[in-house]
Amino acid sequence: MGKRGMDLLRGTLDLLVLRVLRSGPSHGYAIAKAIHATTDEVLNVEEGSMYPALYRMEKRGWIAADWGVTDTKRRAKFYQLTTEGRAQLDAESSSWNEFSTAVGKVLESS
Amino acid sequence: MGKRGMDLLRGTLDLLVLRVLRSGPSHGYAIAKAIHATTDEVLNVEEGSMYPALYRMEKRGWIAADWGVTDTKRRAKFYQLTTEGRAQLDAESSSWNEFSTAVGKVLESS
DNA sequence: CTCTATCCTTAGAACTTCTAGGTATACTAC
DNA sequence: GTAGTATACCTAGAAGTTCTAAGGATAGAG
Repeated sequence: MGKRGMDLLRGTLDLLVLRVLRSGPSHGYAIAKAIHATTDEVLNVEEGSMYPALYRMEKRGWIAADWGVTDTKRRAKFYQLTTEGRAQLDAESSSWNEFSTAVGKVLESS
Repeated sequence: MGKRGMDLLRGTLDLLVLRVLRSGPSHGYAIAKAIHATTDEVLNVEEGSMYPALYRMEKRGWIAADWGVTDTKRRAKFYQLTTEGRAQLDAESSSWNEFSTAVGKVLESS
């Protein structure tokens, strides 16, 4: 559990990351931990998924990076939402709501 | 709308198809129409996605096919759930519920 | 000083969905 | 009768995301 069914993550990872960053700047490793903790260990984003995702989103202008130091004195790349990222987050939130509602309708159809 | 954000479909198409088939045998074209109608036009499964998906699931033993004739007197391949398909449907339903709940927790986190 | 946890990077595989073309037939409207 | 539309299936290839699996480096605990 927590491992399987993760194909569902496809198309939702960006939304999750953007949403975590809405609460303030953070770095890849911490974002993954946050998602894991917030979902009670249900979602587990691998590093090999997280970092490429961050690069994609930075390239697209949704997030911006700055090297910094963590609480534990380690070097880390902190990302923060851009204005475009905020808009993207809103758009993806709406899409998710619409989508999950739609799936729900099929699952509950007679 | 209905066109964009469809990346979300990834990993959910099988579940939707299996669920439609739980209501009785049907063929690709009709399954796509059913999903479209049930979701109030939100989800639109392309034929290029539907047919390969049906082959995959048949190959995996989740559904079984029989050629038949539709109400409108057209030749069509009717699929029905197998015992394994029913189990798969149950498993994917659970995964979906767990997953969508998890995403919801992230979206509603402070 | 060894071990674990933190933190980043990247190449390649795997997989699903979409695009975009094609075939064929029934029915409706003109 | 014939043009157009909706039905129904098929498939090759492109596109895109996530995972696997490797590697490197440092802080702190024991």
